[in-house]
Amino acid sequence: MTEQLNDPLPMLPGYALRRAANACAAELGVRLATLDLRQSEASVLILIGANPGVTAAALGRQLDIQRANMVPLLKRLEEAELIDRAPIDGKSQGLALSEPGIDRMAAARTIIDTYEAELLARLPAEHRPHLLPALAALWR
Amino acid sequence: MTEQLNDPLPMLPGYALRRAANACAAELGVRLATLDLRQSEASVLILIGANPGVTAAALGRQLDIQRANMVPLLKRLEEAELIDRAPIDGKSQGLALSEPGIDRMAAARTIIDTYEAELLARLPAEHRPHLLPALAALWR
DNA sequence: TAGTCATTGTTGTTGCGCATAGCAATCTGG
DNA sequence: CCAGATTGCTATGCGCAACAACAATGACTA
Repeated sequence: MTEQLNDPLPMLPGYALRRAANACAAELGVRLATLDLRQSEASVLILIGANPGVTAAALGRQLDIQRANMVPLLKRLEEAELIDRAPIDGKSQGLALSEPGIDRMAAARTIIDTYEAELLARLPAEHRPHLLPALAALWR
Repeated sequence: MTEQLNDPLPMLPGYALRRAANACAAELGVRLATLDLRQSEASVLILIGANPGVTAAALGRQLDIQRANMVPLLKRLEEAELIDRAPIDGKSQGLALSEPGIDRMAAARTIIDTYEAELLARLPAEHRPHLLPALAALWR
């Protein structure tokens, strides 16, 4: 009854990459939604936490997010009282986590680390050590 | 001068997956744009080519694309004269590649296969055989 | 020091991909 | 024969990202 399609697509690494990324993003997305965070916001939170005083432009460069697109992202984080902005000079502003921001960031890290562990657990052991270096090689 | 950020993110497989997928999608995207095709359209074209007479709903199930979102996609392919629709019963319609559609699909496959080869070439040899199975394991 | 050039934060707009809800027509199985 | 599933479709919204443009400011050099 259920149609059996001839599908050459899963043989293609690029396609498999897209599908895997989508599946993981969706899964992680619902978990982070618990904290009212999107993945992009969680990344930014973590990066700010590890680099207090960063500038928005530097963040964008690191994450490959356009300066323009950082604006609403940071605005949302600021309105949620998770980050503080402090002018560095008349042009730049340094970003830092507020106290609730630190807590939220830690909670996000816990969720993410848990998820990463589950991800690796789903992987046959012989492939496990190859995933991260392989992905890193593709990305740069 | 160029700021050196402390970035824990690339250690995370999930993050690396997202970045790698984005990078690959962007790169493949510009190449397929040569044929005036998006990746989703190329996938659909390939799948229709491998399964003449498929139904739109079946395509959507295979590719995890919502029925609703297949509509504009197929409409675009039809307006480009790449596919033909033939009513199966009063409800379903079978999809098939037109002659220009076959050519376009073949051209897309060439581009994709070339790209996949380059992708694998970018990979250190010891990781190469692990990528596809690892991604497949993550995705399902 | 003055003037050019780059950077920063911002606005506005656009496009793609994906999700959901709803609908009319049609098919299917008990 | 009829209830329930299926199909194609409309409409709408969200998240993410790209591009162009801009004023204010900083940095470098001539």
